[in-house]
Order: sequence, then C-alpha cells, then structure tokens
Amino acid sequence: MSIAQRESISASVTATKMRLLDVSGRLFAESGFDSVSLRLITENAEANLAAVNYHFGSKEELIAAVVEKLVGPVNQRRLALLRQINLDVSGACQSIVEAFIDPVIEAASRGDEEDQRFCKLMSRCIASRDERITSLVLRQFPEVLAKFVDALRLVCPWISSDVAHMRIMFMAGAMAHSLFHYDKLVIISEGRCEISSLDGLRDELVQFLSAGMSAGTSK
Amino acid sequence: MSIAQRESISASVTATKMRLLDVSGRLFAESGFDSVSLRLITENAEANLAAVNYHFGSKEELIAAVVEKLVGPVNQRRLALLRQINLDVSGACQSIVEAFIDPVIEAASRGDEEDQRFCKLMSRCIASRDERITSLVLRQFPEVLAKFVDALRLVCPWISSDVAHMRIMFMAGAMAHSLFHYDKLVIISEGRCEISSLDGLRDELVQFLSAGMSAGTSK
DNA sequence: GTCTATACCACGATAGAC
DNA sequence: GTCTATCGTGGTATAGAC
Repeated sequence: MSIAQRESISASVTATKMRLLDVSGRLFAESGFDSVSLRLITENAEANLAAVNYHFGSKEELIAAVVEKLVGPVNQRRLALLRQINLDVSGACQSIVEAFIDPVIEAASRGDEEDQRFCKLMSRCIASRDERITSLVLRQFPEVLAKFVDALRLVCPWISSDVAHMRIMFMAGAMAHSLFHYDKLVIISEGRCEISSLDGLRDELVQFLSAGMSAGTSK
Repeated sequence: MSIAQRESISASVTATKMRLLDVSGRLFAESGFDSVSLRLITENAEANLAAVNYHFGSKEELIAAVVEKLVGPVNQRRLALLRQINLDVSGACQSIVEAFIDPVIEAASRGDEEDQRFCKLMSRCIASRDERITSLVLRQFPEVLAKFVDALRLVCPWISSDVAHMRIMFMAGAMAHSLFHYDKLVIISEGRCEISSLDGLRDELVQFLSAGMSAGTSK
C-alpha cells in the first residue's frame, strides 16, 4: 500500500472520528458530559448512533479523548513556561502563578472556538466531581504538581511541602471556579460588577494568587 | 383535630420523606447527583420507587431539597459571623475570610455524619457545573456576595467593586476545590504531602485567602 | 393522604447484517 | 465502516390498593 493510499484511508477513517470529537467537545462545553446524549452527538455530527461506540469504544472513552486533548497540551505548556523562569529574581512567585494560569488563557484566546466555550469545558474538567473524569485530569497532574511545588519552595523557602501542595490546589480551584462563573458575575452581583473580559479576569487572578502563594505561615 | 394528632400525623407524614432526604444526601455525597439512581435511593430508604416522585415531585426537586438544606444554614451563618466583625481593627480581612470559611468547617465537624462526606457534598454543590444545581446554589448567593463585597471594600478601600467581586469568587473556588480533594493530596502528591486533617486545611485556606484578599491592585 | 405496582420513553451498549 | 435491532437501566407518570 502506498503512503498516499494510507494517508487517504487514514484521512477518511478519521473524518467521522474527528467530527465526533469536535462536536462532542462543543456540546460538552455547553451542557456538561452527563446531560449530552450520544444520540444528540451523533445527530449533530451526522453520524450513526453506533459510531461513537465503534470509534471510541464507549461514551466514557469519548469523554476521555476530549479531556486529554484539552488538558494535555495545557499541562505541557505549564511545564515549559515553568522551566523558563529565573527563580532568583524578585517577582518569581508571580511568574510561577502565570505559568500555571496563562496556558489556559492562551488556549482559550487562540482557540478555534470562542473563549467562553473553552473556559467552560476546561472548568468542567478541573472542577468535575465525577471520579471517571477527575482520574483522567489527575493522571497528568502529579508531575505538574511536583514541579510547581519545588519551584514555589525555592522562591518562598518558608513554605513547608504540605503547605505548598495545598496552595497549588487552592490556585487550581480559584482558577477553575472563576473560569466557569466569570461571565455570570454581572448577574449574580445584580449589576454591581461589570466584568466580562477574560484578560481582566486573568490579571486579577494573578494578582490574588501571587499574594496568597507568597503569604507567611501561621505557625 | 388536636395538636397531638396533628403532630402525630405530621411526624408520620415526614417519616418516609425524611428517610429519603437523609439517604439521598449520603449517596449524593459519595457518588454525585447524576450517578445515583432513584431505584438505589428508594431501596436504601426502604421505600417504593414512586415515593420520591410522590414526596418531592421529581429527582430534580429531591436534589433541590438536599442542596437547600445543606447550603441555606451555611449562608445564614456566614452573614451572622460577618455582622459580628469589627471592621476597624487590623486583621479584619482575615475575619472576613473566616466568616466565609468557618460555617462550612463547623457544619462538617459538628455534623451528624462524618466530616469527609459533608465536605464532598458541599463541594459538589458549589463546584457543580450543572445549571440546575448552580442556579439553586446561586439563588441565595447574591446577598452573601453583596455583604462580603461591602465588608471587604471597607477593610481594603483600594479594591474596586469589580475586583472585590472577583476575589470573593476566587475564595469560593479555592474552598470548594480543596474541600473535595484535600483527602486525595497524599495520593496525588505521591506521598510528598501528608495532610488529612480538615482543621489543618482550614488554617491554610485562611492564611492563603487573607493574603490574596488584601493584595494590592495591578493598576 | 400514603404507598404500591406497573407501564412508558430515552439513554448507553452491543451483536450481527450489510 | 456503517447501520439496524435489541437489551438492560434510567427517570417519570399514573391507576388503584390501603
């Protein structure tokens, strides 16, 4: 079989699969993993109901594919940014926070899809309490966690290992929560807050988290 | 009808209903709202499948009852604690954070059920991305948000209204995320973190969030 | 009023025909 | 690769027993 043939077949093979991946990503972002049925996905992707099971094995594995395609590159980018930081200069703590936050903001802003939808989907991944999803997200996380803990403790030597771990967890939670709800703040605040820009949110997140990260300890 | 009769009937009326509420709270905490079926709930509560629909109308309204029973008292306690704070003294910012966090910790520690389960359920409520649940949680939240924003801006006058709103949101996210995952940190950190106490988590949350809350602004 | 039995439709999964 | 048919399980609605 020629390379051209193989690529042609491979292209047609993945056509339906890619369409399913794309459509389900959009629908999951809007309504969540549970509430989107395979029937809705396959209808929107103009595929048969059984197509998901054929190409991915199960709905769970389709979700896994969507999650990993989303979270994987972000974590790689985090580690890359962290490596570039000069941990000796002042302001290094803020750089650590930015290395954690910015890959998400970048991916949203550069996205093939609109910012909001990307944020929703990312937030659903991080803040999911479904063990089938958290286990996927957390699978890649030990390395990220360990590297960020080490960097944080180099910059802020007064922080114990336990506390550093917790602070990374606080950071992830604050980010995920605000990514999902920032566009609702104007409603929840009953008009008293008028934020809707993702960049504005990013700056305030960095400000807030940098202060928290470098805080002294109670003991 | 005598009062005794009415109370007797009222007690028997609510017997099944209360049992359903109690059992479903436990199951929801462990496995989430979606994955727990009405059949599992009614079996554990030794009631008929149709009992949920009779007493609550639907699964959604059962969830609503569980959520409101959990979140309502916490928010009332938050407002009560906030009112007691002397906003003039130094350390008032930390008191604001404590007024937000401690009602959850108190409710968990005092609980009829064990801490962990309460934390899971509370975190599921706050961090849920299901609009049917977030709308329930957020229904009571505008008042809490407004009062905490006002208090924060009195203590830290350099913070704009928009930023104050965001910081309360960051706080809620950090709390919800860590409440759900703190008992997993020892695994995710691959043994490098040995935290498992809820009180220890609370102290570090307060420390971290107090610093973030009172941080200067970038502009 | 409370509870039971049962029927209904949508869901995810899968086997087998094409 | 794709499609149809079918299975077990989910939430829901209701008629009728007590």
